[in-house]
Amino acid sequence: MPRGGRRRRWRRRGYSRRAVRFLEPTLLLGLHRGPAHGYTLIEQLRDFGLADLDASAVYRVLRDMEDEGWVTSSWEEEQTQGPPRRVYQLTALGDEVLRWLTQDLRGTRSMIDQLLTSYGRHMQEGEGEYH
Amino acid sequence: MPRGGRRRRWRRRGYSRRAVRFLEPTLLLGLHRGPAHGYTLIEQLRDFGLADLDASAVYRVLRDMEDEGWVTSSWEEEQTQGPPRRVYQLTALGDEVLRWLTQDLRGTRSMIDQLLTSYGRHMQEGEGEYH
DNA sequence: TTATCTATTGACAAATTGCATATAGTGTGC
DNA sequence: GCACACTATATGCAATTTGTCAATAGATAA
Repeated sequence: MPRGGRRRRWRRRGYSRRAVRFLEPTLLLGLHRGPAHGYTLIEQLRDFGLADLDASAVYRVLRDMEDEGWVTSSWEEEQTQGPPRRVYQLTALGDEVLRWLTQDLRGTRSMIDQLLTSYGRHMQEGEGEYH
Repeated sequence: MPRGGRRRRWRRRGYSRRAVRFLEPTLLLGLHRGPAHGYTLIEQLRDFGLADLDASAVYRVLRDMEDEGWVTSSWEEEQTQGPPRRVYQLTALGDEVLRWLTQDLRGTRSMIDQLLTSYGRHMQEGEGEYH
């Protein structure tokens, strides 16, 4: 059997993988400012460069975070211009998680810094096969 | 059926998700310095904080990158202290991809910066539910 | 009543990941 | 000559995660 039959790799779908990874910290940060409902949070995501991601993905993360106890939710009593909205609120645990996630982000950033520095230095030195 | 039956969320397994995400740029950067075989690359990963990840994950990514044409590989002719080793080498396409990936990393970093800044500012101002 | 905007949820295929295990050459001590 | 450790790479598969689409549904305007 020739090597030709290897599995094909993901032809990157839709939006950047980056987006999803930052969903949790970004949403928690949004809720850190006070209770909010999903639809509003989704709009706020744009400010953080997280546009174009499917709304259902966001709602899913919100429900998941509720399962984890990071947020609580309840149906909004007052009527608005649409169907009832679910209002999310950060819990004390969620606040702790947010703090932890920001620490993790710092770690991620320093890893990126190291990579970029190493790449830049190597480019300057003019070593390697390609430049 | 009460709401209790919602799917349970991943109890984070083994090593950090972060590690895997940086595998491609890190490996390409390693190969940017010259041809190398998987085993050596795995050891180099430690320098970038990517320790403790399963070797098979690394080999899999290497094969996948070969499928994409980012690297080529061949069996090393000279005998060493072990079974034959596969030597990977960066292609011109791979070099381009590396450049693109570093750009992407810059984008990721600035997103992180924005998040951390926003969080820090909010903490200082003392607004929100939790501090 | 149809269309449109607001809001949330569900279902499913496809992709990715973690882990365990297979294979195999080389050197060491016994 | 063989049990063992170390070097080196590959494979299989279940569980998890992701992307996409469609379903549901209230309000409002034309």
